[in-house]
Parts: sequence; structure tokens; C-alpha cells
Amino acid sequence: MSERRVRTRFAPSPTGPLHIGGVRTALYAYLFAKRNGGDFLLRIEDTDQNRFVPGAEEYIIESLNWSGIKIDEGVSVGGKFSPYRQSERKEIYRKYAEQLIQSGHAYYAFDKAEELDAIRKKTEAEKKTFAYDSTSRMSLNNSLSLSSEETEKKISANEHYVIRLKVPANQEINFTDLIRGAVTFHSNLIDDKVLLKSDGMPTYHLAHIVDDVLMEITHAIRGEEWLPSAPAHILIYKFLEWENVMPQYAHLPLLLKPDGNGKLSKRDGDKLGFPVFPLEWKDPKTGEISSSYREKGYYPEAFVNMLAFLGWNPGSVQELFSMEELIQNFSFEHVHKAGARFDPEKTKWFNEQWLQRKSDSELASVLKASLKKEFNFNDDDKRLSDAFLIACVRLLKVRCQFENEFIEKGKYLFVAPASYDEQVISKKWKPNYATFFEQFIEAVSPLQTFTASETETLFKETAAKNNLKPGEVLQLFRVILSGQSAGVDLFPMAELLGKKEVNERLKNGLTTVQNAIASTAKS
RNA sequence: GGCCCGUUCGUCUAGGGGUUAGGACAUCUCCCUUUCACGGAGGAAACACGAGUUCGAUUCUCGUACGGGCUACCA
Repeated sequence: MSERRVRTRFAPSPTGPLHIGGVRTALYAYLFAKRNGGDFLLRIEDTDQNRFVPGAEEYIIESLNWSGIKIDEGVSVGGKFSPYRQSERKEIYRKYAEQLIQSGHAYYAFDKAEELDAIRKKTEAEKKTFAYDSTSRMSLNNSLSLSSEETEKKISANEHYVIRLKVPANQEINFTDLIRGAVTFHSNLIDDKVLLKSDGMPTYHLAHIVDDVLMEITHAIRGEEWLPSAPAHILIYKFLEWENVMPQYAHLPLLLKPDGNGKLSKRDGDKLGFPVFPLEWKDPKTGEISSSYREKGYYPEAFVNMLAFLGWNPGSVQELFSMEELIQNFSFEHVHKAGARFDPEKTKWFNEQWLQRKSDSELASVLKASLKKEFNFNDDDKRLSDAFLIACVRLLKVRCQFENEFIEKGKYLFVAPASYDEQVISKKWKPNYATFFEQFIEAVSPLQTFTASETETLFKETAAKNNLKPGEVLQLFRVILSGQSAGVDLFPMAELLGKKEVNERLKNGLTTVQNAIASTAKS
């Protein structure tokens, strides 16, 4: 085998935002390149001007950046095979298309798109399939069916034409796919694909081959939807006499919708209730905004970890992988052949796992920023001190899957409750409990340190004095302090709040609760 | 329709001629616990079907079914 340096590429067309299937393709190409000490390139395949969407290219680059997929070479970073945008390489492709004509492996075709459409419709009406191929081309309008004089006349008259691949009849085409192994196709089933369009742009079929060879790509990694046209591509390599530099193909299994049928598509995202895009995307035409992993609060580590596992496994029970670990472990032998149904629930679990792996101080600084934003706390507010925030994070994080849940789930750590869970109050409150809480306030008043264990002890002692089981009043204590029926560990919470704050909240809470009880009793 | 690819718990998957078919998510039960979580223990849950090869097939082969992809001067 050759000693070539491994080079892979991701080659999307800028027709809109990249969806997670695209990111996964890029990821696998990146992981494979890095695993083998090679390069990962980004090439933009913008040969179809009609489908060009402004902003899509920037979106693709930003998505890869966010995901931690580093581009060694290509659009946005440059490289020795510049340019990396196919529209800027237009003239390169024509040369190869013409070379194929010279060698007798391609031909000019003058049929109008509308004419072919009409034929197609007609044949379909007869329940047959039309293909522009060895069986039909001699009856169509091209340089094979026409005399060379006629052909030259048409060309010099500037008549529009396309260049088509002349697919030979009755051949077997074999190749080895890195994931699927030996694959065989019959040439009679492949149509004479357009290589160069009438606007002078190449089609994907020609362009990707020319670029892959010129850019010294060793492994062409793409979605399974390309498998049916792969034999045509093999033929083109052969006809261009590039068999020795032909990259190896790997056709990746598709990402399927979680329910229902079909592959995941850009339109599914918000319909299915989970994002299909890495980053937020605003449709330039409709202004519609699509949700995304980054904006929903997913960590790129979790996002990438989840994507890697959709179709690949490490062959071990380890599930949490950093990018570096993915690189170390990636191989095509462990890529599954069947399509993977996307599971939004497991994605959340990955994020939860990565959240728990973050350091408390890192999470505390995130919390600090959102508190400043949410409540406009001053910088010298003691609720923004590192020690306090780290303590909050420790209590909060085990019950969160996302950073952005900290405030939502722990608001009461920072501000006194504005209301109290009515269900708990109406169900559990008894008039004599007021006495208990007052005695508890008394009991803790001499405390200097107000630690969780001290308050807990005093709470239980006070309860005993009142012939109460702690369980009778614990839930009420929580609701009075936090307003909520559920939340972080109670006595550590009290310790965090501090004696003064706890006293205030108890007094306010008792007043509010008693007033509320009194007014409901009246009505 | 034609062609191609695929098929292990609901989902992602491990495995591979003889296994109690393993793990994870989700789900259920129990334990911990004032609560919600976390954590711990356990449960339910799969080799699509039919032939063939074989002493033995979930594993190999062939059919069928089902799923997916492709069938453009789109990628």
C-alpha cells in the first residue's frame, strides 16, 4: 500500500445550516484523519448557484469550530491547494471533462432539460424507467448519435450542451468500502451522469473526484446516500487514470428520525421537539429561527460525544469520551452498517454526565455570570463570592442536566421566596406549628457558626420538645425557606443562607402563611 | 416500479457456530432520604421470518418480510 499521508475532507454544499448528520460526517472524517496523524480539510461544494444560501458557509465553519473539529486546511484557513471553494475552481474541472471526451469516455449532449423531462414523464406513464444510458443514448441528441460535423456546428453555434460520462455496457464494477466491504454493481444500471453542466459548472460527480485527487485526499468519507452513485465515481477515476491515487470510500450509515420513518432532515428539528442544528439558524428568507444544541445549553463535549456514538462504538463499555479519547479510539471497524435512530433523551444524559465532570469553580463562574444578568447583583454582593457560589453549585449540580437550570432550580438560594407552595401549606400546616418555628428561631439565635449539623440538631430538639416528629415540620421548613416543595438538601441550604437570612425568611414566611390561613378560614 | 444497502431489548449498541445473549438511555420496583435529584440493588425487555449447511445456528448461505437510500444539468 501507499505511504501517503492520510487526508480526509468534509465537503458540504452551502445550501443552509448544517444538520447533526452533517456534523457527524465531519466528525468521523476528522477523527479518522487525526487518529492516523493526518489532515482534515473543509471544502465548500457550491457548484449549484440556485441552491446557494447566504450565511451557510459561515454557519458551517462556526459549527465545526464550536464542536471542536479543527480545520487544518480549506476555506477559512487556506492551504496549498487553494482555492477550496468549488465555484472558484470552475475552470479546473472543464479540463478533465474534456480529457474524458478525448479519451472516449464522455460526450457532449445537447438535449434540453425540458426535452428529457418530457421523455421521462412519457416513459413513466408507460410504467418503464427512462435512463440516459447505453441503451438510449444513440437515440438522443449528442455527439455520439450525431456526426462530428453536426456536433462541431452546434458547439461553434454556442448551443448549450452538457458533458456526460459514457458508461460502458455489461461491466461489473467492484470496489471495497471501508465500512461495507466488497460492493459490486452492474454498469448497465448506471446512467450517463452529467459531469459538466450547461452553465460550465461541474456536477458533484466530477468536481469531488477532481478535487479529491488534486487535494491528495486519501479517504472519502460520506453518507450512505452516495452509495448508488459510487460505481460511477469509480469509473471516472478509472477513465482519468487515477486509480492509483483514488481515495478509499467509506459510506456512513444515515441518521434516522427518532419516531416515524426516514432519514433525519433539516425540517424535522422543531417539529420533533429537539434540535437538529448545532447552532441557532435564522432563515434568511422567512426569518424563522431554528433551535440548536449550543443555544439550548448543550456542551460541545456532550454534543460530540453523543454524535460519535450514533453509529460508532469503542468496543468497550466506556461511554464518556473527550475529543482526544475519540481520536485515540476511532476506527471504521467499529462503525455500524445500519442507520441509527436519533435519541434525544440520551443526548440529555450525555450533557448531564459532562456537567458533573466540570469543576465546581468553573460552574461557579458560569453561575456568577447568569446571576449578574438575572438579578443585577452588584459585584461586591456577597452572593457572588466564590465560596458561596461553589457551595451552591455543589448542592445544585447533581439535580441538573444543564448549566442553565441552576437559577431555575435554585433561585431561592439567591432571593427570598415571593410565594409558598400552597399544596404543602394547606396539607401540612397546623396552628401550633407557629410556636414550634418561633421556638426554633429562639433556639438558633445564640449560634455563632450556624452550621448544617447544628441547626439540624436544634431543629430536632425543638421538635421533640413540642412533641413533634421532625418529619411533620421539615417540609414546611423547606417551603418557608425556599417557597418550593422540593430542592437542595435542607440544612446545608440553611447554612448557606446564614442565620440572619433564615430568621428573616422564617418570620416573613410565618406571617404570610398565618395570614393566608386566616383569610381562607374566613371565606 | 427498478437498483443498492441494511435488520440483536422501545432506542444506541456488544457479541458471534455451543453464551444464563452483555452494557448504556428510557421504564418499573426496592434501598438511601423531609423533598427533588444523585447514588446503590434488582426487574421487565431483543437475535424479523422461512428454508438450507451443520452434531448444533442468533452467528454462515439463500429466499421472504420489513426498514432505509438512490433513481435531476441537487448535493
